Amino acid sequence: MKEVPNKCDCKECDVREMFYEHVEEQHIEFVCVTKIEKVFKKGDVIIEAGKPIENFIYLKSGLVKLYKHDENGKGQIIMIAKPFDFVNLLSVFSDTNYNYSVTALEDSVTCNLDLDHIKNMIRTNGEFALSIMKKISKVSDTIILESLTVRKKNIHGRVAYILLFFADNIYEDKYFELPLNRREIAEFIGKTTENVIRTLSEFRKDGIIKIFGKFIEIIDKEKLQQISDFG
Amino acid sequence: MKEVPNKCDCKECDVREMFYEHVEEQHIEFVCVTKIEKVFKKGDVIIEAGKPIENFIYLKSGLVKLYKHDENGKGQIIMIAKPFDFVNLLSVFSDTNYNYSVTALEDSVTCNLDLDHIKNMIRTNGEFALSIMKKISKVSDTIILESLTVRKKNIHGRVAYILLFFADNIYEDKYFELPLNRREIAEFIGKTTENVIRTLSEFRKDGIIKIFGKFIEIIDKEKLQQISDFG
DNA sequence: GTCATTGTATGATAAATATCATAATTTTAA
DNA sequence: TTAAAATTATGATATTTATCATACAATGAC
Repeated sequence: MKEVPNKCDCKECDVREMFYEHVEEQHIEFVCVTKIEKVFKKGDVIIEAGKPIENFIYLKSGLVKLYKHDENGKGQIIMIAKPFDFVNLLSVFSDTNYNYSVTALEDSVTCNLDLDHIKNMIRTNGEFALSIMKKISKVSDTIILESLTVRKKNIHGRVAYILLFFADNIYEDKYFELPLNRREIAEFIGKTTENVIRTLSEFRKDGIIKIFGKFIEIIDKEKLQQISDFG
Repeated sequence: MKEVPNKCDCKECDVREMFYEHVEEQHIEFVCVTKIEKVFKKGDVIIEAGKPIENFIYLKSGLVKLYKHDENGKGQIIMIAKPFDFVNLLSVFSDTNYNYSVTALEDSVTCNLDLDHIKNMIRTNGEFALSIMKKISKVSDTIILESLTVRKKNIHGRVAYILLFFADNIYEDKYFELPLNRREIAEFIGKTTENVIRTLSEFRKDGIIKIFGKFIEIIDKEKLQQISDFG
């Protein structure tokens, strides 16, 4: 990870649209000056569980995973965050230390804002408070409701779901490179690595997808959708 | 359900402590006057999925379940809310309609505040905004992290977990009446009704619990905790 | 009270998934 | 470049869980 010289280009930053609408110029200026951009290589740890929460972090580019490790070292992926998602959504206003970790799945850039300053902005600017609440509420909701959706599915349904998630939500392409290895997919959907691999092989044998190592091409998207919906 | 004459006793209400600390007297007065208390009998529907979100609701007394019904009519319980929990936490600031339902598990009283007014309070009072955010953030966190905890467990672990949840979190007693029937327990932990029943029977045969219909007595709590932790 | 319905209970069996074993392939590190 | 480690892959088997069947108890409607 390395810090990038502050270019103070907040006005062009996409995140601005999301919640800076209601913030006065002088505050944006301050955020702009105090913000820190950090560049991470694929595989770098962005947040380590247990560390104190001191920043408000959003993802400017790249892709990251939020996950927990249990005592036995087995991981569980909570969500995948893409650009302009908040990376430290959970706990940021309700806890002092992280209870999950974040790692870069692709080369990523985060924008780190001082949490105390954000809190002050919330205190002094109600519209800002409301819009940030809306955003946070939305992401938590999504995590909760999608975990219920996935919970109902068998392994075929879950693997199909995850493939469509990457194709539709992340890459918007039928052909993409999986940012997770098979073990991580298993940690995401709550099944074993072997069965994830087996299921992918079956999809391949059935002509639903093509597999080139980490690259996936979805051949029969309709079928995959059916498996996801009814599996 | 019936509405209760407004007694304007907000000053004594426990919820006040939680987040009214920062609200000026005149606002509390207004909330007090405009709030509506509703009384529900066990089994009454408090919130129906699909209906518009118009109130900010918290539970004054009783016990409720938040749940979703899928297309096939199968239910999934998201969480159990106890007094002074927000009942419509999810989505309240990020959506216009409920995407889950709420039903009373015991006779319950809710306090309903006008959502627009709450939003105005957030706009005009930053401290209030921050404390309500903290509360909301906390509950979402808990749901997400506990669902990960449960996901790891086998059926023995999950049933043990749920029994301890009621004993420790809800009733604070080794002897309690289950507020859920066996099917609902299954919907909570994501397993089938038969296997929940079977597991309870096994716990009974092993002398870990006693079962008197809906009443449960935990005999060997240490053992139950072990099963929950390692199962 | 009686009957229908729902809930609890248990067994037998089927299906899904995990575990264990092994090997080929790919990636990483020396 | 080569050896070691990790990842992908597949088969065999064990375990877990779901499904189906049946019975009895409890509850509610009439």
